[in-house]
Amino acid sequence: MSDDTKTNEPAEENFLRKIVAEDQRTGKHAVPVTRFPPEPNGFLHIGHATTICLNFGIARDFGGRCHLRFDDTNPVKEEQRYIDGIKQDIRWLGFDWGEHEYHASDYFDQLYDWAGLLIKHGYAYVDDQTLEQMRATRGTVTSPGSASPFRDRPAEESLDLFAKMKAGDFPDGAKVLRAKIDMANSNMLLRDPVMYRILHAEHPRTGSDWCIYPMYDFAHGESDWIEGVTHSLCSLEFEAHRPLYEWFVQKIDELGGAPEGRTHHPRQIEFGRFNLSGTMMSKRNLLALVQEGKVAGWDDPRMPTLVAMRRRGVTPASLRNFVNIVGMSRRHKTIEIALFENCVREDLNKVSQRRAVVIDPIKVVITNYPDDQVEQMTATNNPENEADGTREVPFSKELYIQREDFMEDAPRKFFRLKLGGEVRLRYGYWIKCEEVIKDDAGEIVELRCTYDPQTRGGENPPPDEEGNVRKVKGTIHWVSAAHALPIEVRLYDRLFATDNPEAGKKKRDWRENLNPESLVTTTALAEPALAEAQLGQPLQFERVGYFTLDADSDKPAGKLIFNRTVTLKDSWAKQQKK
RNA sequence: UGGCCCAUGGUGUAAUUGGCAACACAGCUGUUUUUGGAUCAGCCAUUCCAGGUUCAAGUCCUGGUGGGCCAACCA
Repeated sequence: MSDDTKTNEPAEENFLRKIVAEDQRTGKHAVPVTRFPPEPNGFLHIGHATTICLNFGIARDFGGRCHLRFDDTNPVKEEQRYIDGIKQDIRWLGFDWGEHEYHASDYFDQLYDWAGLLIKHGYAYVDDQTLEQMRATRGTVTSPGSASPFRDRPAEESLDLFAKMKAGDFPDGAKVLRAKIDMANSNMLLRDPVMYRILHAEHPRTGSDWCIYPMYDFAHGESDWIEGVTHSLCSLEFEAHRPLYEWFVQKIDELGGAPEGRTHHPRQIEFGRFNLSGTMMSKRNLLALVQEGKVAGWDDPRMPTLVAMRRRGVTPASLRNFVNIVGMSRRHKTIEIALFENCVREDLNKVSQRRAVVIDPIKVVITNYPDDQVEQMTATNNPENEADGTREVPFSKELYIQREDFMEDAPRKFFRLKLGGEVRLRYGYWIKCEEVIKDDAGEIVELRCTYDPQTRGGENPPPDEEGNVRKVKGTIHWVSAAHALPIEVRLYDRLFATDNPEAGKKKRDWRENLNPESLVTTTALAEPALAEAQLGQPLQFERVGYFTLDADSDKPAGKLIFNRTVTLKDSWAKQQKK
């Protein structure tokens, strides 16, 4: 198994790490502090893995620390199960926040005090306008907004109203607290943004203590500041929020409200997120997939969520390697799914034990093999790692091979079994197909073959009298019919048939782009050793793909289910397409 | 009819800060192989366009073009 706790792979340089390194060199921040700030309103996906590796990676490599902070300022969307899931995913990825678990809700009292400070000094006011009125007076990107009639309300009055908002005197939506900045600013976010809204909702942590909740913009920078975060890394869509982030910190600082011992303001720096070709990343749409039953749940192996990938058999090491290779920039990007698959294969190839599994079997009878004989053949567990040793595989007169490994009329380039042709059974014997038996429908039901006793283990036979060595082009896998273990295999493919399912005209719904063959469930026949498969153990079904045991399995009852993590590269299939 | 950001192969990221465009994936050749896997080797770019500065520009300047973000009491 790959060492999933080892997270010290060399990290690629990127512009963010350069900034951190420079701040450390100049002594501005000898100990960098970063944070991963998820909102607990869904499960983490592969995009979050980038942010996690980035923030925790910086803390690890620069002798700093990384906080886990739940951005829980909107109780109507957030749930405890998401909090638990997120923590599990981060640990699985191989990172540890130690003591540093925080919640924006830990700071509700401090935030409330700061809001009062801003009101007192004329930097915030309670607005009685409705949502519609506020929208109408905000202006547009090309025209300035106009002031609220409540904008110049005396500070004392706002203070009093704000206290009443907190006390629960008003229903949802009746009033908001707004920052008094600039209704004509070209940045719409600076046109007196809302700081607090009334929400009579149960919060997963603070229960019903509060009925007013701070908005993201008034909570995030302040939380960073309280925690002593030095580099607040976020994605590009928050770029326009940066002036606001800085405005709040600056004003509170000017008013003497700085947290104890803070000599620097946290710095927000943005980076570009990525999309994976053939998948969707927006939480909203992922939630829709789950709610509409398009997938079995957040952990359906076709989902780009971390829970799903874990279940599918993707290793944390391959995920870390992937985000490292993808890198960081200030651009929106679409990564080819092939790069991700390559990273998965690269790790799995090193760590997966090999097993023989026949999907879509066809029976092979070896006519010259003794009826009741069973031989134990020795198979290598992992040619990439000798320490994984070998195992015994039973061989007998009746076997199964994959239907696609036989062709009656084979083209010249077909190296597998054909009528009159010879092939190597991996770790078995060389066999030659003498006869094809079909049913009334013309379907092949059995192949009658002979074997060469001199090829035991799949070895080359000795040279003939003239010194010529017989050769065989192909090697195929097999299972002994009498010993075969029936299993279920779930063959997963990309969820969407198009590269960018969310793209194009708005009318074009991503639902139309779902790949109807994203899940094919079938039965297969496996070698006996597969009965010992463990949950979380990566396996390679030789010549087929990488698989792992699914949690739906019931081993005592003999019910074994395997998920295909990713196929093997198949240059034969590629050549056939041409 | 605004402000801000971005532009290097099919994809993504680099380029000693003005000095021979590098790495990975994909693709294509070939080598090797008891997995048509893996391995190994080779091929694959006038840096969006037009000007300018300079001995020298992916990098600096000017002007275009293309893309993205911003008008939730979401984050």
